[in-house]
Amino acid sequence: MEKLPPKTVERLSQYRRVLSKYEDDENSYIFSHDLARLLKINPVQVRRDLMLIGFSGNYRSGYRVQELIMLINKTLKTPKSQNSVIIGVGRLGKAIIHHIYPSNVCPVTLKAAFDIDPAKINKEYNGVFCYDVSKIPEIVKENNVKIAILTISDEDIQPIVDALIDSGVKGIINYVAGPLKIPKDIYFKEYDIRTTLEEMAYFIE
Amino acid sequence: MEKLPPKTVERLSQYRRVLSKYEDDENSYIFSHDLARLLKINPVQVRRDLMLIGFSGNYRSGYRVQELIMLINKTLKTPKSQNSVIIGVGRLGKAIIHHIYPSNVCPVTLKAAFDIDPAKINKEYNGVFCYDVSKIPEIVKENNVKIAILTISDEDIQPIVDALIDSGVKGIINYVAGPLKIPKDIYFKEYDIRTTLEEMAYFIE
DNA sequence: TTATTTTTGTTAATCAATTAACAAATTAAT
DNA sequence: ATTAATTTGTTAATTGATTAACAAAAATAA
Ligand SMILES: NC(=O)c1ccc[n+]([C@@H]2O[C@H](COP(=O)([O-])OP(=O)(O)OC[C@H]3O[C@@H](n4cnc5c(N)ncnc54)[C@H](O)[C@@H]3O)[C@@H](O)[C@H]2O)c1
Ligand SMILES: NC(=O)c1ccc[n+]([C@@H]2O[C@H](COP(=O)([O-])OP(=O)(O)OC[C@H]3O[C@@H](n4cnc5c(N)ncnc54)[C@H](O)[C@@H]3O)[C@@H](O)[C@H]2O)c1
Repeated sequence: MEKLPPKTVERLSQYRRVLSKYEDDENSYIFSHDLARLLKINPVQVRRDLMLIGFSGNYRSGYRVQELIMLINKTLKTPKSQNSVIIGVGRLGKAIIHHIYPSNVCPVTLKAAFDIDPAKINKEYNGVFCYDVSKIPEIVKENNVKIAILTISDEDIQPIVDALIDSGVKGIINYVAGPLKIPKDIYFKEYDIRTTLEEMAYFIE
Repeated sequence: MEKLPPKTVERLSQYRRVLSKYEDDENSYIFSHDLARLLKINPVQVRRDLMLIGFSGNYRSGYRVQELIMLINKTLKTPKSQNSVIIGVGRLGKAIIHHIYPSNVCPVTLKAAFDIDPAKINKEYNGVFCYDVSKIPEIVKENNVKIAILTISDEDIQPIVDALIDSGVKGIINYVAGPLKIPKDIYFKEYDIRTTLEEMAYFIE
């Protein structure tokens, strides 16, 4: 089956997230322009995305919310999704663990955390157990983990990344600055709020 | 002066950041393909971006690092850049304060933090003073703050956003989930790691 | 000198993403 | 009925971003 455009996949995840709060009544409907407003995008974008996943609305009353969520679930292969781990249980790591966990709409399961600090190891954070970094190969293989999140303070992340990839990880979300060699077949995303700040400073005049 | 494409501005910020570590020797040069590798992009992209800001390299030895940094500084109006504030000094807020502060390459200054919790108020976090949220109008106006970062646990962010905008904020980076009305002239960016996780889960097979 | 290599600078081509335009369907109002 | 109003579904057009292609420059080697 043909893969959807990345931006469409991103928005599907967002549609589902905002709609899950709308799903009070099992018969509720939403118009493309209302869904668009929730994401601050154009209604045509919404209709086009839903067209791409083959979802049909009602000419007069819009899209059936429950059905749409179910089709997004199916399209994004939820709930049988991927397992993930996080490396670095500091301020940012803990924030992310707490942010992901309570969400009944994030289908990616956080299976384990890793740290190098004995004070953090063998403790549970919001239901996620923290292991010593040396346990990465064992735990990652055992749980068929495919996604890793990097939130360590040490800038020398290469050894950790190598261990993760050797153990089968295919996707990495990195918040740590510093040079890094990544094979081309790894899905890699990096975010730095400083880039966003500087971009904003440039455009707000 | 014509504004640069947003993606180019993002990359300029990233070029500067990675180059500032390269700037040992005041006469060091870098090739477009080396700079490209650092950002995991195409060398043509680099040359095109530098062309857009009118930077010229040397046909045989590449681009002069120090000069390039200086031109990016000028292009992004550094150091006379914008002031920012952060609302919510929890796990994520503290992580961001620490992440921005030590950086001598992030020209956006964090002027103040705000929280609702008396235990956080009137303390300093990495040199950033935390005020009660009620002080937003006063502090924001006083410091000519144009950018705000939202990292509170409360999902009812509308009153805070309204206060910020009323006080002159033009750009907002939001990490808090929940519906929000924002005027069209505000530069607004929202990130949620759950979207990235779900997108990754879809594409890694 | 003359070819060879390497790298920049720039235009053209391609690819991706968004938005415009409008027909088709449906309902409500006249 | 007929008309008007609203909303979906889809194609076409536009805009934006990336990559390909290649000439020009400079250094090196033959
Ligand atoms: N990209 C962004 O927007 C952004 C925002 C905030 C923070 N950050 C970055 O995220 C990272 C974490 O920030 P923080 O505030 O949570 O730091 P922190 O010091 O609170 O936590 C870091 C954690 O990583 C652990 N650690 C360090 N080296 C390790 C290693 N080699 N192996 C395993 N664990 C290791 C430490 O023991 C600690 O628990 C930093 O690199 C910071 O710069 C990025
Ligand atoms: N987008 C992402 O990728 C991402 C990642 C992690 C966390 N988050 C979100 O960031 C937010 C903060 O997470 P955290 O782990 O730092 O939470 P936290 O509970 O550690 O900290 C929240 C802070 O906000 C303060 N606060 C709450 N309501 C406030 C209000 N009305 N005005 C001022 N201050 C207020 C609290 O006193 C506390 O200090 C949460 O909404 C969380 O879901 C988003």
